[in-house]
Formats: sequence, C-alpha cells, structure tokens
Amino acid sequence: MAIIQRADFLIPLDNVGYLIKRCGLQLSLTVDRSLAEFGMTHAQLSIFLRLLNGSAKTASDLAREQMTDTGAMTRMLDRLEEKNFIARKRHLTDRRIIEVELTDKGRQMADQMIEVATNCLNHHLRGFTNDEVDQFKDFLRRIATNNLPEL
Amino acid sequence: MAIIQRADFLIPLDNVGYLIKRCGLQLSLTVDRSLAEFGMTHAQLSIFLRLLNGSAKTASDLAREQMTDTGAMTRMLDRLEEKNFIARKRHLTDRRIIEVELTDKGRQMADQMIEVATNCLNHHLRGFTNDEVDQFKDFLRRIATNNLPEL
DNA sequence: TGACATTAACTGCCTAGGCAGCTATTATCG
DNA sequence: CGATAATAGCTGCCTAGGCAGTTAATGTCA
Repeated sequence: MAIIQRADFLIPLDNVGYLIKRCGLQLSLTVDRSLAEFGMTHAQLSIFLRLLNGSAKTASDLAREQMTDTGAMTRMLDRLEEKNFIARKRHLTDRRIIEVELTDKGRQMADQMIEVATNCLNHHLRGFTNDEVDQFKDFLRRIATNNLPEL
Repeated sequence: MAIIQRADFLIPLDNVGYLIKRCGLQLSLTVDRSLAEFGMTHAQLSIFLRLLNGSAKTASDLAREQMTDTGAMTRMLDRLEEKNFIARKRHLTDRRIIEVELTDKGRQMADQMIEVATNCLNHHLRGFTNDEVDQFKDFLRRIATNNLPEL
C-alpha cells in the first residue's frame, strides 16, 4: 500500500518532499526579506512567538521546539540578548536552567514582526478558503506526528 | 479578506508557516539520516533527480531550481565531481555554460537513493489516501505559485 | 562595429547551524 | 550516603549556504 511511487518521485512538481521544501524556503525567504527592515529573521520571530505564548520558557525548550541544537540556540540567544530583546535569568531552584523572557523592547518588536509576517503568510495563501487552510494545516499536522517516534 | 489572523499566528500548531517549516525539516532530516549510509544528502539527491529527468542540464539551471546560489552550487558540484558522480562539460557553442551530467556511478547511486527516499516519504505520509496526497500536493503547488513574481 | 548590459561560473568572506566534547547541577538507585 | 546517569547550557571545530565581487563569454542596440 505504498502511496508514493518511484515515478512520482522523479517529477519535481509531483514530489511531495520537493514541494514542501520549496514552499518552506519561499515562505521563510519572504518573511526574512520583510523582517530585514528591522534587522530580524523568521527564526528570531519564531522564538519570540514561543516566549509570548508561554510554550517555551528555557533555552532547551526553545531548541527542542525549533528542532535545532542547544549550541545554536545559545548563540541565537546571545544575539537577542545583546540587542536587549530578551533577558536570561537563572532558575532559582534548578540552577542548571536558564529562564528566557522577553524584555519590553522585545515584546514591542515582536508585535511589529507578527504584523509583517501575518501579511506574508496571507500573501502566500491568497486564493485559499478558510476550509482549505484548515484542511492544509490538518495534513501538515498528520505528517508531523507521523514522525514523532524518532523525534 | 485576510485568512490568517494574528491569533492563529501565536499558536504553533495553528501557524501554517511553522507547520510547513517543521514538516520540511523533519522530512529532510529523515532522508538525510537514511542516505547517510551512502554518505549522501537530500540536497544531492535532489540534484540527481533534476539531472535524471532532464529538467536541469547546467549549473545555473540547478541553482535556480534548488533555490540556491550559483556559488553554493559550484561547490556542491565540486563535491559530486570529486566523487565521480557527475561530469562537467563545456557547452560547445556557448562557452560560458557548463553542462552537468550523471556518470554511470552517479546513476547507480541515484537509483539506490530514490529507493530509500521513497520509503521515507511513504513513512511520513502513512495514513494518507491517494486523494489526500493529491489534494495536499495541489495546496503546495498553489502556495508555490502564489509567490512566483519575486522568484 | 563598438559600447554597454547580461549571463554563467567561480572565489573570498561572513554567518549560522550540526556535532562532539565539557562543566555544573540535579536525579536515580543500590 | 555515594556512585552513576541524565540534563542544561556552553564552546570549539567543521561544513555549507548567502552575498558581493570577478572573469569570461554572449547579447543588444545605437
């Protein structure tokens, strides 16, 4: 019951892997270009979003959710701290942990970035109905969870 | 008639941008891990596919279709040439152009890689019906073409 | 034809991520 | 309690891509 055949694989526009990768690249490129006026990137926006909604509070939370390395995250947080967008605080009881929080300046920047990025997303999704977007997101979530075991 | 609202943006699993990025990362990670036994990557497979089906013949074709830089492509082709997977040949009439072609060794490697990568893709798409895959691909193609102007 | 623009490929420089290894701290379990 | 494992964050090293600039070859057009 294989879904994807060898033949599909050879045609770029029939190759799901290629299509996902391409859309992801286009999207992040568009967002990065739009955020360039603030000197920011989509990767940094993503961190801000996690901190804003509270789904990540520490450096390793962020690394895990961004699917990146703790080393890379350390350096990314260095850059954000340098610009006073975030602050690091040692956890009181578990002193291994560094708690990351947005500064006022960070929250303000996040606000502007969200505005810009939302527009980019809507640009890429123009012509989609709400139902289609919902179904699309559902597909993506199913693909993501199909891989959880080895994540 | 904005589709994506600010509120959606804040919730990772409702954020189309985040979901696409995540799926793309997971997919290429899975493929890369599977191709590691050959010492190859998904980026290299992608080049092989283009050369196999004839949709790209030159270095700049490849760079354009991979959405990368010609400089990066030069170096990538260096690596592939070094391992004798591809050969470079000057175009006869337009001597600026370098034509890239797979060697026998390259074609043989491509064959094994396609097998492996197809399995990865099917793994990520398990539980999908053929219709769902078709619809998913359609969504992705629409998103990709929504951005063509500035490509 | 000759000046200028464009294209293809390449190179050097910079940045950022992946990986391995390290230290400090906490958890586990005999 | 004490040894060992696990976790969090950090650093050095390497690789690969983005960008700008270069060279060679071709196209354009007065």
